[in-house]
Amino acid sequence: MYRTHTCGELTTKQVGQTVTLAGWMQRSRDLGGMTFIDLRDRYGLTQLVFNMETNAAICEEARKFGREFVLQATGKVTERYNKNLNMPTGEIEIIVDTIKVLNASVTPPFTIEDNTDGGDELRMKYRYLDLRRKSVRQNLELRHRMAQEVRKYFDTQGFLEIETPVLIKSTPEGARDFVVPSRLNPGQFYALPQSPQTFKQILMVAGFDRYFQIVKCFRDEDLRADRQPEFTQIDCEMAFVEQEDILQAFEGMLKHLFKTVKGVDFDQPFLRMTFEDSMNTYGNDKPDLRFGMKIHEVTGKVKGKGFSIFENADYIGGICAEGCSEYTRKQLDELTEWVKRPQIGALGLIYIKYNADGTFKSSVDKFFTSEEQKVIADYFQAKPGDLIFLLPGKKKKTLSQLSELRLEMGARLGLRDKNKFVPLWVIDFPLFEYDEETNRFYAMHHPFTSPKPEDLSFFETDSARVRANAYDCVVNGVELGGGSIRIHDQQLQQRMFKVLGFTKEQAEYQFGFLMNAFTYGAPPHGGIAFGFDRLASMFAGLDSIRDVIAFPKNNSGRDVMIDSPSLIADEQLKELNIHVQIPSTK
RNA sequence: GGAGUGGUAGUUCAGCUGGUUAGAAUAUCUGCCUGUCACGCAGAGGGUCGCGGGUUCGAGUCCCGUCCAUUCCGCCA
Repeated sequence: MYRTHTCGELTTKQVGQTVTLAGWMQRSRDLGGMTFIDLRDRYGLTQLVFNMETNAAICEEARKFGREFVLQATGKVTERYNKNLNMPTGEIEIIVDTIKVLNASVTPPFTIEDNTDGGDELRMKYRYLDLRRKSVRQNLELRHRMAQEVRKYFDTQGFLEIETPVLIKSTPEGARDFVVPSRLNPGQFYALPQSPQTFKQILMVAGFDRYFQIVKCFRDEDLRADRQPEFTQIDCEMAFVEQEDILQAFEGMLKHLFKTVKGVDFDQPFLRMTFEDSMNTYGNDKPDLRFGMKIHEVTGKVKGKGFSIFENADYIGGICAEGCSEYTRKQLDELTEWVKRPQIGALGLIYIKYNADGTFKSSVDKFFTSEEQKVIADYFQAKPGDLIFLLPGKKKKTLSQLSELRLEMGARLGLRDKNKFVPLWVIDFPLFEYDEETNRFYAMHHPFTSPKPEDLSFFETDSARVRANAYDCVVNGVELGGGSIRIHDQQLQQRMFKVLGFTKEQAEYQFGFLMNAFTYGAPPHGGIAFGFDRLASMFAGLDSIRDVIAFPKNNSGRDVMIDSPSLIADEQLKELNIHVQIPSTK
């Protein structure tokens, strides 16, 4: 037996017992006459003591151990007379009789501490060392807890967890597929699923009216702090339901998670907002509702004063930053530069200061009298002491710029509190999205999303206006999940494919199996999928999903620990009938 | 594909308008130390300043290219 206890469980209750612990040496403190070693395992730290006076041989041995040596120590649990109340086991220590080095370690490239000195790149290369750190370990423990609670909740609600295949079929719409060559079928490829979408719909046809799965999905797109090429979804589908049933079920799931894992209670139902309202008041489809600062359109209210920038703008909108009228010229210049960065792309920033004394000072004083500025300020319900920002331009682009400015001001004013959670359902998404480059409509969600019945009359004639039975779940400005009620009617599905520009043959080739299944009595159904990594990183209070993933990929999609992707042997390529042209740069 | 930021000791960073031998902290090693818990004290070793080119009497510093990392835009049904 390697150990009788873990390094986190001994207290004064076990004083007097002889125990054996095993773990890694966190650090040692050699005081000459005695040596202390902090022994670490997954459960905590326990102090080992060695004394020259009582056992010189073992003390000499102990002072030679290096960091991260794997040790097994046997000794008596003793109450300390210098207690360390900062650590859970700080009231006891082990007076060691025998110690064994189970394995030595070379010096780690960074310190295994809560606040490590290692940078991200190094931590990823030596992820197995990084994972020994308490903060990273706790993230994975949190993730485990969440996964358990998700399963518990769905189980009590009668959902079945059913695994769907990973080697599936490539579809050209949506994200790029990762593909896998088939040795048995030369020249043919599987694709890894971007989501189990078609399979879960087929499960509905098969009668499993409540399905869920915590499942890996794959998308070959560029990475971000919150986007990995392989990621985990909580994927669900239900039959004989309407939108309301699904929103209720998953609101329940989120509430259960928040309560059991975070101790957060939501006594009110989640807020709901249409896509259109969200775009017009927050400039995006995933508003952060932890703070107000709504966008107001003032196009009609500021035109006609001879300010050419306003006169030439399709849209003029703004936000009111409370209590910011004291902003200096320097701060305003800096914000102006901020919105002019290419990522935001504004041409400038117009401000109106509503000074605490009731006077006005703005960058458009030449064109607007104080009275006229007051009218604008009133429209924003601004109070003395507030600062209004205005941006003019094309409507869509300007709203997006205002959205960025709003989030930035919210952050600067400390209004985006990580411990506050404001969930929201965004509903009534458009069914289609028009792409200027390819001159065609794409499904905003996916081609199986059902339209709102009341919009069917202009389905073909004014497709851009058609709304979908689609919904997103947004918490604190992060899109955590989304889904839709699917089309279960074949005629409607054919109309959908037609608007999307699919020929009958293309639809048949790509989705024939699904269409075929639907001819055998598909029940009305719908579903939703949540980004589990994002949910976990939000619960952990992190901005990046990488630290809630045990082995994440870097920005270039590489796993720097195992150094993948990598070249494969010629024999492997030959067997797969693949000819590779290696880029000449390498 | 595009924009920003960064790359200097094992590690995290500093290094000003170009100027003698490139620093700090931490880690590592050696010595001292019997109640430490970020132990302390004294000392030592440790550098292709990412790589290539250019400007200059002189480049860690300026310019061009390139690679890597990271954040964002595009992209992500």
